[in-house]
Amino acid sequence: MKTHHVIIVEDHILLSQAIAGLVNSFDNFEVPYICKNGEELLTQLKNSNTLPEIVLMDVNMPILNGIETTKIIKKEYPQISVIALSVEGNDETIIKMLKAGAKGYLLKDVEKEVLETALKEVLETGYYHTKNVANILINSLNDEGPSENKLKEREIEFIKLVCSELTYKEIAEKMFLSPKTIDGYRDTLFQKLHIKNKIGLVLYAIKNKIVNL
Amino acid sequence: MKTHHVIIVEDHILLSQAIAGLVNSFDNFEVPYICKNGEELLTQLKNSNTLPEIVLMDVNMPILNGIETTKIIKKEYPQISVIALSVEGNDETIIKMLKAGAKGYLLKDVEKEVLETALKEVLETGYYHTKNVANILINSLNDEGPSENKLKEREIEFIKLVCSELTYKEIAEKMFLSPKTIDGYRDTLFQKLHIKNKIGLVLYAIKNKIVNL
DNA sequence: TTTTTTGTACGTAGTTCTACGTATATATTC
DNA sequence: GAATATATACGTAGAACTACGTACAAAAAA
Repeated sequence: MKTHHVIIVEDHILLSQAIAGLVNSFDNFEVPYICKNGEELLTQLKNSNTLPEIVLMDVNMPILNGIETTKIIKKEYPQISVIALSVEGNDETIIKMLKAGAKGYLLKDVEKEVLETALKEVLETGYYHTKNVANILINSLNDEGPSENKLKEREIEFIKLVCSELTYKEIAEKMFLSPKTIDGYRDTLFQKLHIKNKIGLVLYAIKNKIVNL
Repeated sequence: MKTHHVIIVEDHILLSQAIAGLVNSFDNFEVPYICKNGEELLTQLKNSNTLPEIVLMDVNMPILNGIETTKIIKKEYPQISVIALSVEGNDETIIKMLKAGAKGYLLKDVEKEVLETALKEVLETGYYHTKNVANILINSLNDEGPSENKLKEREIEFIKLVCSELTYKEIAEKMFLSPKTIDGYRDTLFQKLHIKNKIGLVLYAIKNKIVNL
């Protein structure tokens, strides 16, 4: 039987190495290399002759996170199946990830046997979802769809600075902008994110891992 | 050479299994079993005839966290060496963990070789610390001594409310206090925690897990 | 018992934040 | 080429936040 290649994308090296060991121990699976973030993965894919069948992708990473990376993979390498791997069962995150094109979503507290099953299932049927994920999806249908809040580069830069004890005036200086422009950024974000004040901005940033504490 | 037993305490099963695989792959190390939290570990230790030499302990766990568990281990089973394993390099956490009696502190983004070295070193010399951790310790000494910043009940209640989009006036209402009293709480905390504004308070609360996001 | 700490509260002044309307040059899209 | 979006910026007014000094009763500590 053919050996299938699985690439692991995860920022904590020890974990990625450990998971790689696990995958290597499965029959007919092999981890040719490991990546620390989405950017690294894309670079590797570009420079490789052979593509992996599966990418095991952590959702929360610096530089290029799982969601964005998965979107790119889906577009550029549709033949690769992405399986999300995450600690959080946050509904919105799962939905975003699946929307981005992930073929499966595993929580980090599953048994290794589930990981093996997931890998096989994704190869055979094209997808793998635990009952849990299925339920979450169904529940979410009753809510409203997740608002597609794509933040712009400059907004992200701004929001990061908000998550410090700087005043807007100081942020303006750091970004080489007029304080009035900063007011604009703030107002736009308040509207976009349905929040009322600076604190809301900080909470949003932390919840969405825009800043690392 | 004797085989050394290492127990892994980590709430995410996949990770603990993966790390177990890693440890088993090292020469002369073996993982007899895995625990999902501190409580489980203590139960297991109580019911075992042989004790492990080393416990690899995640810091953030439900039920009984790494710090508390380590304290208990130190007291009840001083012959066992605890090595902390954590994603966060938060200074205060590291110090708490070492104070609790951990013989080493590893970040989850180290290479597996470092893990192996750490295990061996702890057996041989009784401790293992990366340069990083040593530096953090030294820095913390320069700060102030035992800044036992114990927050009072009411302050914690207040700080939690700050981590929402409420104004101080609204917080005062929720706490059945005058806004002026709230001003006092705020001023006291700013001084105590060496911060300048509301944002600082939110960041402190999140870093120190006073609020859950 | 005296002293200190804690929890509560007020006043004032200055700074920072927020809302909202407007404007203009440059890019992008249709 | 025209319409639209983006990044930049100004003005004004009011709300919210911050600093600092003060006060007093109850509780805790010395």
